[in-house]
Amino acid sequence: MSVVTRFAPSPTGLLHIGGVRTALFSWLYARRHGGKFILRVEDTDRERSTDEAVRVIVEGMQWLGLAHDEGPYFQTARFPRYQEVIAQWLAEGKAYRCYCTKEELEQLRTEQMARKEKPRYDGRWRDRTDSRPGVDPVIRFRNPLEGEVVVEDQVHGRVVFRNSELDDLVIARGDGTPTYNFCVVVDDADMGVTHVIRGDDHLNNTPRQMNMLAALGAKIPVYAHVPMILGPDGAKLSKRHGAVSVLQYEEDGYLPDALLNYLVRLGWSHGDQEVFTRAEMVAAFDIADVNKSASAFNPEKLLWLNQQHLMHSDPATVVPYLKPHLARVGIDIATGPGADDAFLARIVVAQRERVKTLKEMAQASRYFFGEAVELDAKAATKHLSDEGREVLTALRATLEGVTDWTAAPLNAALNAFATARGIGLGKVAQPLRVAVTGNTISPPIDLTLELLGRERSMARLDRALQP
RNA sequence: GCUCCUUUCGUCUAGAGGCCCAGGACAUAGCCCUCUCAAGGCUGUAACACGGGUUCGAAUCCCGUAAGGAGCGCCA
Repeated sequence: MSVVTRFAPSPTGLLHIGGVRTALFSWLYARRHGGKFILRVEDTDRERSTDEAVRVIVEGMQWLGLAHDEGPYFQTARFPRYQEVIAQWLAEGKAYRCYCTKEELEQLRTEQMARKEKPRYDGRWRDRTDSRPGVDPVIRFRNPLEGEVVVEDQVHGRVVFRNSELDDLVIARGDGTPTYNFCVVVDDADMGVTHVIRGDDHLNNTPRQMNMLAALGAKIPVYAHVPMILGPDGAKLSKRHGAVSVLQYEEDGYLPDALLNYLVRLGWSHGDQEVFTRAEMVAAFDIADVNKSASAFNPEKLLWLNQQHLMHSDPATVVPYLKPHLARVGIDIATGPGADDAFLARIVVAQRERVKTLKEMAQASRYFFGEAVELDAKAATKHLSDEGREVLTALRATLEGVTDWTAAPLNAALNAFATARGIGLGKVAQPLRVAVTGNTISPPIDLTLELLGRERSMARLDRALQP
């Protein structure tokens, strides 16, 4: 059997990491088994669905590199198909019209709650054939009254529900539009979905869906309900923490592979391995190894992983992700000593050990671009004092004599200079660093000089030495 | 309230009856390295929710309890 998985977000809120993780699991499972991954947008709630949310889903998935093999399908485009099934079920008696008013149902619920019962529809129109003028009926699915539905869940194991706990759910509203649980069933059946991987908040919906799938004569897919992601405080994921648009992570300077790596390790592990490339994830992932309990989102670990990916990736692959961040901090690449991708790749290598995000990398790389540099007042006071200036003045002559402006010779010259003067390298490197970068932090001074180039380095040194 | 789900260091997890007075990772503390910041190395602090069983032996099996979560919509 060929595997077909799907990611079916609803565009009523912006796609966030919770959704991304279920998408990732579905994608991983399909890739791992050489199957098909479908993207389906569940937009039956026209009131709350927004174009913005659809955009985030499509762009987000694209940024993440979770490519779908089919779709995106939109449920609103499939209404005729849903109507067809409803008409058929009505004819076959698998569904029926219910003329209850909302007030009536509200009253029923209130009474049941008062009796400490689980509120549910009591089936009062289940066997009626008359109608009630003035009320647009809803269509309800005729759920079996007896027996059990057994979900053989890949992560939770065997979960049993009694049909007596289930009521006849609404599959079409008074205005004729179909509802979520019903659309899911028709879609999963029509699209040949073999593995349904979704959040475990849907576990309770599963028996109803299985009953409808049976009514449709469709094969029951394999279910895997993965635990939810909690906020760092252990509470439900909120806007304040993590429940932001997945595109926010791009803006914050994360690499898609790092975010995916972080997310896959939430509720899943493979021995002691923490860092996974995309290929490693695909090779090692199995839905059956996913944990059952919810896990808290930990921003620090995401940050750490992002740096791990920055450090272990081929720098050339990082450059395209860095560029937008350079632009965002106002850097014009053309004003650097090298305006090509190769130069940017060298910056990536030089900076990646000292930053955790691409955003930080861009901010920390300002001095590699533009001609002059602005000296940080505090740094200048400390390192460009009389003593520092005296050292730099002498050093200037030494640097003039360096013919091969690359890290190794520069390093040798700097060390020889310090040794000759009987001072530590720190007394030389720090004033020089402040002079050429404007501040006290940069990659090793020899590499910094090399990347800046001879001309730019000397010009900045001279400028710093001016009274 | 009813139904369903969950419970190992602060956090993510390893652990499928003896290998565990519980291992790894993030975070945190200290040390080392060092031209800055980092990265890296070493060391430390820190957990089996609780109570009963079963067993020679339980984090692992069983039963309760507690706590957290989800669902119970003409939302998805």
